[in-house]
Parts: sequence; C-alpha cells; structure tokens
Amino acid sequence: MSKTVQRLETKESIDERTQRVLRGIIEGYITSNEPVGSRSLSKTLEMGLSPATIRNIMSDLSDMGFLMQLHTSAGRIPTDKAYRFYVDQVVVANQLTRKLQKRIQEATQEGGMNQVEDLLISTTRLLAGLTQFVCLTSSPRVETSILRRIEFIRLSSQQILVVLVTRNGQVRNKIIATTEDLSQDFLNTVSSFLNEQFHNRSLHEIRQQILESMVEDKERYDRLLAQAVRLGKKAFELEDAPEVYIEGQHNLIFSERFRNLNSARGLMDTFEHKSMIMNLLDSTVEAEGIQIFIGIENEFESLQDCTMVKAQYSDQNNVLGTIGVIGPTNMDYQTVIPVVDFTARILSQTITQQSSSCD
Amino acid sequence: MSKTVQRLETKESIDERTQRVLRGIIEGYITSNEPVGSRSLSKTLEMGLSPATIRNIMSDLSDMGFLMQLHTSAGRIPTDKAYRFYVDQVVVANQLTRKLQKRIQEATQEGGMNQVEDLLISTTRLLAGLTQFVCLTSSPRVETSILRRIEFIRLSSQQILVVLVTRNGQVRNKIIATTEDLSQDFLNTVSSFLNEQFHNRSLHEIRQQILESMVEDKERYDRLLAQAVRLGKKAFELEDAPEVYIEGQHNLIFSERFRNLNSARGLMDTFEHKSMIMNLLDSTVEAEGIQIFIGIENEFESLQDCTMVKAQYSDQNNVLGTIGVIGPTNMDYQTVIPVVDFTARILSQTITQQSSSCD
DNA sequence: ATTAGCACTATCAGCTGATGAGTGCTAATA
DNA sequence: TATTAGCACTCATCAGCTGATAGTGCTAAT
Repeated sequence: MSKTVQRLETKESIDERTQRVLRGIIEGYITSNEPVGSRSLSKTLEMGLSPATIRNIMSDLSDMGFLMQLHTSAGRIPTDKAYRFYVDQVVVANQLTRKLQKRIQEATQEGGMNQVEDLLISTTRLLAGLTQFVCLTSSPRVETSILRRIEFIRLSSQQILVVLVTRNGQVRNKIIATTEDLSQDFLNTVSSFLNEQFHNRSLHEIRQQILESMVEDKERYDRLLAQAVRLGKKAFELEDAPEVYIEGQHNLIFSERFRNLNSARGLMDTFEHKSMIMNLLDSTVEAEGIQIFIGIENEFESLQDCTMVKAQYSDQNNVLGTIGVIGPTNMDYQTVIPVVDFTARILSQTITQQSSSCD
Repeated sequence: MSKTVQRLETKESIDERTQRVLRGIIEGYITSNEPVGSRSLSKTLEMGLSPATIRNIMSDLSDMGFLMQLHTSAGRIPTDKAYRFYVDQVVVANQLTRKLQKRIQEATQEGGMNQVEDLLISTTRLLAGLTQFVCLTSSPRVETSILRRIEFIRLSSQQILVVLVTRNGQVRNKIIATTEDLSQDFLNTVSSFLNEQFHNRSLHEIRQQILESMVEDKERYDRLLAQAVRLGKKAFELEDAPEVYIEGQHNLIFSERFRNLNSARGLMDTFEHKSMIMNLLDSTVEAEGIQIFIGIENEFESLQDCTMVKAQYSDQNNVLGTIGVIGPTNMDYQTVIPVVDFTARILSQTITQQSSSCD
C-alpha cells in the first residue's frame, strides 16, 4: 500500500526533465561505479543542458532524497530511494537477449541432472556466474512435499535404510536403528502398506496422521500395523531443515563491483548461518513473481548495503523454494532482474516436467 | 630417501647453539607473525647472548638458506627450508591436550551422523574451526567401495530409482530412465539377484564383470539375466567423481594469519575446481600417516605460500580418503600436526565402527 | 669468541602543498 | 523567468618530505 502511495507521489512531483537527469545519474553510476558529476553528465545526457543547470537539478534531487554525496567535492550517487524509483518506474519488463536465454536453458538441461539437488546446485552456480554476485537458493521444504514413494531396506539386524522419494523428485536417505531384527520381506509389506496409505499426501500430513494413530487404542493393532506406525514415525522424523545452496561468495571479496561495500565480512558471517539465509529467502512467501529489496529495505543489517533480487520457483501446484542474488545496490537492474526472473521460470519448468512424469 | 639425506646433512652441519637460535626465530615468528630481530630474540632466548652475537649467527643461518629478510632493516623470517628443519627435527610426536581430544571426539559423535557424508562434512567444518585455516576432505571413492546392498525402486513407467549402499555406509541415489515398464516385483528379483551375485565386491570389480557378461553370448541369457545385466550396467555407471568438502574459506580472507599471503585469490580459484583439489589431496596416496608440504614443496603454484598438512583416513581394510588443512607456512605446527593426525584417526575409527556393523 | 659502538637503511606515521574534480552562489543573459 | 557562465570554495588524493624507529653489517675493543 505504502508503495502505491509513494509511486503516485513521485510521479506528480518530479517533472520529466528531472526524471531524465535522475535516470542518467543512476545509469551512469551503475555503469561506471563512480560518483557522477555535473560536467560529465551534461555530456552523456545529450539534452543540451549545461553543467550549471544540471547542478541545479541535482541540488533539487538531493533535497528530495534521491541523491547523496560521499564528500563535498565528489560527484553524487543515487540513494536507495533513487534505485527504488528506477526499479519501479524505469525498468519495465525488459527482455533477455536470446543468447542469455539459451545459455540458461542449456545449463539447466545438462546431462545427469535427474536429481533435484543437482539441478538446484548447478542453477545456483549458473546464476552466480552470470551475475558475478552471490547466489542463494533454498531447496523445497521436505515438510510440504508430496510423498511419492517410501521404501525400507534392511542393512543389518540393527540398521534399516529409509528411502523417501517426493513428488518433485527429491530423494532422502536416512539410516534408522532398530532393536528388533526385521526381515526384508516384512519391511516390504510395511512399505507397501505405508505407500498405499499415504500416497500423494504431504509429509507434514503424514506425520500428523501417524502421531494420531499412535494415541489411538493400541490393542486394535496387529503386529504389522504397529510396526508400520513405529517405523513410519521414525522415517518421517526428518529434520525439517531445508538445504540452502550458496555460490559465488568469492565475488564478494574479489569483484570490483563490491568494492564500496564496507562489510563483506558481515555478509560472509551471515552466510555461515543457514537458518538466517532461510529467513532471508523465504521471509515473504506471499509475494508473487520477482521481489527486489534495495539497501535499507532489507531486513538484515548486514545486507543493508546490498540489493537482493529473488524469485520463487514452483511446480504445477505449489511454491517450492526461492532463488535469488545479492549484489551491490548499483547493480545492473536492467539485466539482473530479467535474468533472475527467467532462471526461476526455467527452474520451475524443469522441476514441473520431472514431477509430472509420475504415473 | 632424499629426506633422510637432508636430515643427516643438517644434523652434522648445524651446531647446537645455532639450532636453538633458529628454533627461537621460527617459534617467534610463528607466535608473533612478525619478522624477529636480534634484540628481541636475545631477550626471549635467555641464553645470555648479546644481540650482536645473535646477529652473527643469524647471518650464518641466512647464508645457509634458513632465514631471509623482507627488506634490509627488518627482522628475519624463516624460509621453507627452516620450517622443514623445524618439522623434521623439533616437532616430535607432540601430544594433544585432553581438552582438544575430547572436543574432536564429541564433534564426530554428534547425533544424526549415521550417514558418512554428514560425518565428513561436520569433521571438515570442525577442523576448519579448530585451526582457523581452510580444511579439505575427499570422500571415499565410490569406485573402490565394497557393495553392501543395491535396490531398485520403481518410480514410474519410465523411471527407476537405484539405491546403492556401500560397506562404509555411503548411500548413493540415481534415477535411471527405462523404456520398458518393469514391475516392482520384477525389480525385486533383479536386485536380489545382483545382491547375491556381487555381494562384498568392489564397485569397480562389479562394473568390470558386468561389461564382460555383456560381451558373452547373449543367447544364453534368459530374460531376467539380460535385464539384470542391463539395469546393473546403468546402475553402476556412477560418475566416479568423489566429493570434496571445503570449509573455512573465509579464513583465507579474514584471518590475520593469512595476511602475508599475496594471492588469496589464486587459492580461492584453485578451490573452485574440484578436480584440482582431488589431485591436491590424493596425489601421494602411497604415504602413511601425516604428510606435510611446506611452501615450495607443494605441487600447485597457488599453494606455494602455504603449508598443507594432511592425513588419510581408512576403514579396517582400505584407505578411503584424505583430510587436510591449508594454512600459512608459519602455522603452529606443534598443534596443527597432532590435531590433523588425531582427527584423521577418530574419523577412521568412527567409519570403521559404522561399516563393521554389517551382518 | 664475544660484544659494544656506530653508520647505514627501510619503513611508517604525519605533515605539506599542489592538483583536480566538483559544488554553490551570483550575476549576466536570452 | 529559466538558463548559463564565471568564480570562489571545499575536500579527497597524491607525491614528497620529515623524524622516529627498528633493524642490520661492520669494525674495533675486550
């Protein structure tokens, strides 16, 4: 809501010419990564305005909070507010070049990518490479995934391997300990019972239901049922810690573009804590499409010098996770936004294909 | 061999006093990370030697190639040769403190660590944390692992999940495509056939044998056998790219101790290439126990400012992989060496326990 | 053989003045 | 009235200089 208000407000109070100057400064700073001064802007703008006029306009823009100076005798740089203006008003549904589109598509269709994990990792790496920023991806929450198949494999008299396959192609393994020696035949019976019982239900639901079954009158159970419930409980007790993939951290330190970042350290530290990143990525799950957080709009302090561009990916039914990049606030929005957007779409598409190939 | 020669050589040509001075310089530089000068050394050594005398000795040591100066009026720092002397002569089987031992043991026995992967990751992280260096670990080569169990799970008419469990507790999943729709019953038959046939054989052997079977006269096959061989071939066609785990890369950039490293960038780049790291870790497989590569002794150029301390871990029969740290040449060898050694031992022990719990 | 003394040297922090990019203000201009 | 030229001013940066410091190498005395 507040966003809409702001948009109207800026629209009415900034005239066309001023907007063009602001845009010029933003784009100038994005391309050069140097504060832009009135003289050079006067040349690049090609509007027939003298540096002096530009200075007046710049002064106005500073008053309005769109520009700031690092020190008196330096050029001006855009504020977060300016980037917000730029992203809202200027960057409108830019198309990706065919070349980039192709590159992204190819990368996600590489061989040996039948496991969702591999797909996510390689996509994350791709995006980090393309943008030269840090790329973060959260894997689908196992919690809400739909069960496709569960299987028990007897490893020894005390160990059973649980294999759990979800609808969207995630495979989870877990070795559980058992006191009783159970035969493979028996395990097969249990697993087909569970498969039948819980087919196409979310792991969350299943866990719920198992817990309910356990409080019911136990005497009604036969041995099979009892064991099935017992094993099922252990099997579905998966840690609900979704994986997070991070790539391109070295860009933080080595990329020229990050150089005016005062605390790469803080960011790195943030990335060490998976739970924080999860928060970062999945905090605003309601929103659709691409989301952009510029500077102070970011919740975490360590990110408030950066811009995060993220998008969710999904299969035909549900949102599965989020993929996003973190870069300097003066990133090339015109390119980065469509790249992230397109990548998320391709990711969704690929995963949907995989999960729809069930019977 | 050359090592033995060198040891003799150094022993006969350096007298006791000179050795003590050298040792003092090395340890001084290790603790302070600053070039050490004659005056301060004269104090810390407590040998009743004046700075001037120390200077003479230092001069001799410089001539022998044990010391160097960054610039004329700075103190001296040890050369790689000096560290080699130090490691060979001085650091003799130092014992770890009980406290550290306990910490390592506890970390490797955390809950939920039934999967080898988790164990390796957390051990790598532990070692990176303890040393404040970069820690690298190579996972066991699937290639040489012993098959414990193979299982096929029908996911759809076109997809089959292969679950492969090795003796040492590694679980590998792979989804293979199939043109023919195979029932779960049939798959069960195939897997029990394969399990029986190849029980306790290495994956390498198995693959070999399958290939041989395929060239044999096909007409002798019944349908089961043919399918078993076909599926087996696909299943064992695992990419033989062992995983590598890296932790503590941020230490490279942020740790004070790495500060005289001119190319953190180069190291980071090296770490991007998994194959290089594999090479790094597993290049000298023959050697037993702990291995130390100081500065120029390292094969890779990007590592020639660093020391790598590594040790192999194994189960009761075979060497499985390598764990090692990369730090500055002036690392605290007295601590680092036993830490890496002990960690590798604990790792071996834990894995051995796991794999021996088969029937 | 050891050491005191001295000349020499490189680094570092702090200061200096020059340079230059950029601004703000004012007065002239269209 | 909007624009622009001109000028004074500010401030960061850089090269060059300074003295202080910490180290060495050499020599002569012990």
